[in-house]
Amino acid sequence: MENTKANNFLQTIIADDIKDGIVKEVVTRFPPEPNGFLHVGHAKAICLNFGLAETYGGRCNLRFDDTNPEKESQEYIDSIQEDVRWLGYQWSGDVLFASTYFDQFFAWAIYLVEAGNAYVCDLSAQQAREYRGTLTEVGKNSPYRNRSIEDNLGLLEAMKAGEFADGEKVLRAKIDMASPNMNMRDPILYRIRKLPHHQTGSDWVIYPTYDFAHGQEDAIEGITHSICTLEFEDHRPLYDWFHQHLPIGNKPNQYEFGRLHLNYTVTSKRKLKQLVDQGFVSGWNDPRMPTLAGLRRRGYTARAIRKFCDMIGVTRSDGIVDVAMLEHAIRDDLNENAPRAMCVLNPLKVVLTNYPEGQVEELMVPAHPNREQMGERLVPFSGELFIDAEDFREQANKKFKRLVIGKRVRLRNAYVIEADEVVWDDAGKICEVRARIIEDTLGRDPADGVKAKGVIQWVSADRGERAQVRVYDRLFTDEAPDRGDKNFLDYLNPNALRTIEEAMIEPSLTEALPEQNFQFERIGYFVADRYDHSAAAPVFNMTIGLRDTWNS
RNA sequence: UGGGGUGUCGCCAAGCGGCAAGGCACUGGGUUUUGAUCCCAGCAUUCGUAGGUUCGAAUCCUGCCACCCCAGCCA
Repeated sequence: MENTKANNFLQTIIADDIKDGIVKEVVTRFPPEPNGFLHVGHAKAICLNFGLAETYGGRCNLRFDDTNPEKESQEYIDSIQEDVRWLGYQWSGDVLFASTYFDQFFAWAIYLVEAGNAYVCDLSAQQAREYRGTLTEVGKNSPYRNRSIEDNLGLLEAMKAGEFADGEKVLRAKIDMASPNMNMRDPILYRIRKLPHHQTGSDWVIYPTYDFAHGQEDAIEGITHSICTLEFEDHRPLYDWFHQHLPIGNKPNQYEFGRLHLNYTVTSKRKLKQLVDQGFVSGWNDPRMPTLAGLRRRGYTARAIRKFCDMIGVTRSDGIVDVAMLEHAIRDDLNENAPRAMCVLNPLKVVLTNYPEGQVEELMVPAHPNREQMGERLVPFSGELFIDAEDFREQANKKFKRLVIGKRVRLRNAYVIEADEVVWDDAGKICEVRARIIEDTLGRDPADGVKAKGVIQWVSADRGERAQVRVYDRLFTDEAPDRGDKNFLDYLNPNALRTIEEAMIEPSLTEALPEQNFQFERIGYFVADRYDHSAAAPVFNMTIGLRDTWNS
């Protein structure tokens, strides 16, 4: 795996810890909650955590932070593992689950109660909010704050035994209701949730909160550097508080970095789920989605996504990355690695009047213009072919470097032709162009010195194949669809998907395997759909268009 | 308004007291059977702002301003 990027502040911290002998082996973790599919923002965290472990010869765990059964499911557990592997990472040992530690967490809860550091509180959610105070006013102590240790112990066991209803009681840490840090105002450790859990079934009716679980999970696993996003910075004092007040040997340290924001994109599991649930996209893996499953189906390679993460860096400032950077990463990768092929999206028939009827030439052409080692392919040439309707005009100015009546154009990898006349159908629409081949222009310029203006792609009408091509555009029309009080759904791009049923592809493309990437020359990069493509019914998804500096 | 953060080119980002890397985007020019790629050139006398310290500051100090996060029994 490539670790090209220069140092970020976390590498500096880790390098120092190693140098100072504070850690012998770096252990990180990627801790998703299984309540949605992974998106490009998670890719940043994955590359960071796994990358750091890799760079310093340590290891990285994949741990599901499954402390809230309400929104979690097996579907997400499966997809997350698949996506992490697809990105190219292997976690240390088995997949881990926070729920595996529930017994230990409970024992620690009892420890805190016995030490007088936690209590059972009967305040309702509403009352608790009132007692908590506000950003500028201190909170008030709960009337239940000074229950005896014996009472608390009995109540906690009763909570665990299911003797109370959801919301009736919680376990809280006894810290400081006047703390300017809201997280320290007697945070909740356990809440009652009479719900089956995907891992522990009906074993528990009380579940630990994120705060009471995360740092302890890290400690149990021997995590040395617990890396999370900026919004958890205020939780760090609490993260440390548990380590100080619990009989824990290993004390991990939490570090925060800026979450990835991409323009023209939403990266919030809640919003992505909404797009799926309300049918705005076909699923979590819809090629328009910024999910890893969606990007994959769109034709993004894992290598390009890793490169992208490398390019954007890791800092504590939170900016908005231009989606053009992501697009550059995939273009760069595919330009290098995708074999070329020809496809006509909007077929217009061209009849070559001086080409021997019925003749077919099998042209051997390179798979890549600058990489001989990628081999060659056979492309049949015949007297009737299709070019893109946009590549022909009856007349045009000099800027138009394609086919024009009376002018010449190079057919990519084949002959130069000159257009003679247009044939219209009954509706007055151009249905055919009649043209002539310029003799002896295979691999050389016309002998008369009149060069072709440009180059266009084509497909043999007899030997080409039909294909469905899905052309994608960004999902949102607004650069920041969810900023401020805007409703992101108001900015959905109605043209984010355009399905072309009758595109024509060169025959070699029927051999494409699902997920194989190509460059359709002069158009863009495409991938054979992971699920819907077959030789009998080819389906290609546009990954990204070629860079286009031509303005007309 | 209390607490915690962040402010270096349109965007991302190096820099950690010695005279502003790099990438993306953009703009010129060259090569080209992809208006692609590739190549070459240009692109912050200035580092949120106002002062101070210093021979010297983006880097140290002070004030101010802007933006982000926190009042879930979500993570």
